[in-house]
Amino acid sequence: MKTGIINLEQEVEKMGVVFEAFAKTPVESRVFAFLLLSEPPHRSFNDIRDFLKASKSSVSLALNKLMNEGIVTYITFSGDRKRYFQINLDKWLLSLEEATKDLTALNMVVREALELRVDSKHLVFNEGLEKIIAFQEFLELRISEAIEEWKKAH
Amino acid sequence: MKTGIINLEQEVEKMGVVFEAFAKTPVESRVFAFLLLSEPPHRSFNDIRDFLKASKSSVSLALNKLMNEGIVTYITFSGDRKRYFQINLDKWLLSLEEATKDLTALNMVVREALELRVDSKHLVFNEGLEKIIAFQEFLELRISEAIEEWKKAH
DNA sequence: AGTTTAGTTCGTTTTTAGTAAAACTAATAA
DNA sequence: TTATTAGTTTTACTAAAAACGAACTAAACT
Repeated sequence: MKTGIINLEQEVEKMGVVFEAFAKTPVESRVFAFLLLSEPPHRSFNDIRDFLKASKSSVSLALNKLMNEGIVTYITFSGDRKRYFQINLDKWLLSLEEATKDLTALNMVVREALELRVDSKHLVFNEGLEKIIAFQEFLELRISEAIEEWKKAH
Repeated sequence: MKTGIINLEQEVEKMGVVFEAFAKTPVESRVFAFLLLSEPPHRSFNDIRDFLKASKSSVSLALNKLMNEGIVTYITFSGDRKRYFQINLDKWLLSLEEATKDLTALNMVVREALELRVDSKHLVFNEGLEKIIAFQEFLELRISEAIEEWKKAH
């Protein structure tokens, strides 16, 4: 049901859960969700704190982690010493690109396993590993091609 | 440095860390790494227990979780009542395919955020969100095309 | 029937991650 | 120069996850 009149708390809560799946803590997730939804999209430390009803330290830690990842920055306005935190959409997009590309860690492990198994008599197993490597390599290639294509078009 | 003579404990430990990033517990990760490297690639409950020096319950829980995910199964040999656990490479490949496809959850969130922001004055921000959605959609499409292509060829 | 083997289940302990509280710092304002 | 604001840092607490130990079960051997 769509109303136009929404409950921001509830919405932030709901979106937060999705971000938690991306290795973010509940507070980090809600900070990010809040910044995604709030009007204006930049908010002071205290806006965030008040909205989330979280401690200063939690908010500080969350913001710093998000800023470290690059997906949040802040802007300032002259004559106002507060920082206004906001999602850095360009960086977020970049980090999504990177994340998509990165099947590498897993693939390196499988490749290494195969190397260490050179003398194995269990050929079927080794062939299975080869197939997994091949799949991942194929996909990595196609994905980076797709990303290149997209970058050119934008 | 490559020696041919490797330290299996160390190697399992190292690979384990990579699997931990995929939402697996340390014991699960090491069980999986061990099965990936061991010769033969099927091992009894006690082989695993001895190698990992973990408790029966930990090993039991880890194996059951891995079996639930489908990426581990067991085989039996007649006249031997032990089960021999091994990585199910076909299922693992399938689950990798599925995992790769799934950018959906995140994209739905961003799409929803944009919907809720229809009346925002911050057009630049909203355009940024649109761009992120477009990118993810584009990528999702290319990835599932690639997976189809690969499936046909295998 | 009794014992051993191969695991499972259940209750407890240990570890770690997340959050909070409170003291601290640096900058501005009064 | 003192007070206030805007955050940071350090330490402590809490809850949840992970691992353990021991008692238990089911099957198979004796």
